[in-house]
Parts: sequence; C-alpha cells; structure tokens
Amino acid sequence: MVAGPTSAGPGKDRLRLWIRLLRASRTIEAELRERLKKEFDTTLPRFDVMAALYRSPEGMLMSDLSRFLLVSNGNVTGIVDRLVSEGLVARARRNGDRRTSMVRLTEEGSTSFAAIAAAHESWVGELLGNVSEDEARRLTGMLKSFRSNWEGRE
Amino acid sequence: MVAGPTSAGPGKDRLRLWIRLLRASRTIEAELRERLKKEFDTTLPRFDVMAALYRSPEGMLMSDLSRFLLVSNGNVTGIVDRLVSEGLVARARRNGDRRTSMVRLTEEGSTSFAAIAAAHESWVGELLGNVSEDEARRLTGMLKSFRSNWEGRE
DNA sequence: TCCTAAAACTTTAAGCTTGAAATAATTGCC
DNA sequence: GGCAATTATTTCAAGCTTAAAGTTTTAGGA
Repeated sequence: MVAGPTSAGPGKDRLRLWIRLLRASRTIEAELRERLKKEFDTTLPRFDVMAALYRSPEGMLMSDLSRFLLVSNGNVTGIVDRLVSEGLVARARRNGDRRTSMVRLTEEGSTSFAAIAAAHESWVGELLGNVSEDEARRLTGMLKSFRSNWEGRE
Repeated sequence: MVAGPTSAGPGKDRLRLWIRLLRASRTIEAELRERLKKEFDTTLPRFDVMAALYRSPEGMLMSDLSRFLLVSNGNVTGIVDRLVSEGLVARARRNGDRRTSMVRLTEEGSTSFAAIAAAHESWVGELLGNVSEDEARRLTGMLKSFRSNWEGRE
C-alpha cells in the first residue's frame, strides 16, 4: 500500500493521493507509537481505547468501542483485557442485559490518560507543525467530505 | 488514535486533522484489505511487498524493502518468507556481499501482481470517487509538503 | 410455552508488527 | 594479518489484528 503508480493515466491522481495519505499516516503513526512506548510505556491501541473511554465517562459497550475505533470485536477484547489487568479500565456487568458489559476508565486510568493525552496533542502539533491552523482546517474539511460518500455503506 | 479532541484551543485544529487523516486511511485500508482477501486471497502486506518489487525488476535488498515500506526489518523477513514459499518471490544470494540477498518477483509473482494491481487501482478510484482529479492533485501536494519537514530526521 | 433468530461478546488460528537480541559477513584501523 | 565496529539479516517474545466459529443471553413469534 505504499508503492506508487508506475505510469500516468486516468485515475492515477487518486491513486497517488491514496499513497500519500497512507505514507503520511504511517509515518506519523510510527513516530507517535515510538514516543508512547518510550515516554509512557504504552501502545497506540491502548491509547485509542482509553481515549474513547475518556470521552464517555458513563462507559461504553464493547461493540461501541469496536465500531468507534474501526477495529474488530475480538481485537477490543484483548486490549481491554490487558488494560483491566493493569487496573486502568473496569468492566461492569449491567443488570438489564447480561450479555453486555459496560467498560470505563478507572480513576487511575483517567489520571494516567490525561497526562498521556496532553503529550500526545503536543506531539501531533509538532509533527504537523508546518501545516498552518488555517490549512489544517481546510484539509480536515476535504477529508471529511471525501469520506462520507461511501463509508459505512455495507 | 481515532478519538478526537474534547475541547477547543490552540493546536486543536492540527489534532483534528490528524484524527481525520487517520480515520480516512484506516477506513480505506480496511476496505482494500477486505477486497484483497475476498478477490485474490492475499493481504495488504503481501501486496505492499510485491508492489515494491514490481517497480524494481532488478530486485531489492531486504533493508531497502523495509526502508521503503516503512516497516521493521524482521517484519519483511516473515512476509517475504511466505511469498517465497508460495513461489511468488525469490531470494538470490549475491556474489559480492554474502550478508545480503536480492529479492525479486518470480515470473508467476509478476503476472499475479499485475492483475491485482489493476483491480487495486480501480478500487482506489472508486473509493476516492468524489475527490475530483484536480482536488486530488491539490491534496497530494499539501500532504507532500507537510511531511517533508520532519520526516526521517533522526 | 417453546423455539428460532438475533445480538453481545469471547475464543481461536493465522498472520502482521515491533524492538531487541542473536548471527554472520564485511570494513577499517592498527 | 588481526580485531573491533559496523552492516545485513534473521530470530524471538509480546502484542495487535482479522475473520470465523463458539457461548451466552435476549427477543419475537407460533
């Protein structure tokens, strides 16, 4: 997914865009992953889950998490398992429906995440440093619109 | 990496951009991966390696591959191993330096890849369908410039 | 009620991914 | 030549990821 088109032709510009998009996100992702590891001894998937839960103090269902994070169900199970075993996240059985479990950050998880999130935001600011705030808004708008057309159609 | 900023403030626009970028590439990547699996019974990493090799008929070193694909050395070893065992890729020991091995597509690998690449390109054209060719070029330019500032500095 | 289908989640197998340690070969300096 | 440092690659352990199959629970009819 990282090699470019070898010739010109119709549709090549979209392919080139896709390659660029992918290389950009992989590069940034790699840098963030490395810093999360070095500075906080954690991983991107853990960060993702905690970020989602931080936004929902009331908790989230496992299926909400997997839908929101765009990953499979089974995937979330493993990551949450590890976070639970480290005391950062708690599962709570609900009275209403015994199939589901409400997942939320513990006190410790919440405190821990707040520190990581602050660093994370400043890293992103640094890594995207030569995109002006104005340009960032325009790019964001373009990305928003081109996604909405087909995403989640199936 | 997929949850957004929870408040406004300086730097938030860059964070929002990063979230968008990541969600866009993850969504497209997931769709492409699913189609590669269904239509050609292959995976994205295999496709990546074959795409890189297709552009270099003379072959590539393992370290070239890992640098180009933005993944670790050990990673490439495993993927190439599997491709070799399927007869799509061949390793050739070089005379000059016995530490290195030149990796290249076999005849079969090359034929196989050409078909997959054609489908892949049309999928990308479809998935990015409502980005005009012109807009695609502009976005590509923006992505190119914002990356070059810090990438590969360490 | 009973029973089929659906929903929420976990488990499993296979493969991907990283960083670190290990192996093997080459280079450069004395 | 000998030997330390470097380079190219593989191996390893741990964790991530998916799709598919399995478990438990709920819901909706006949």
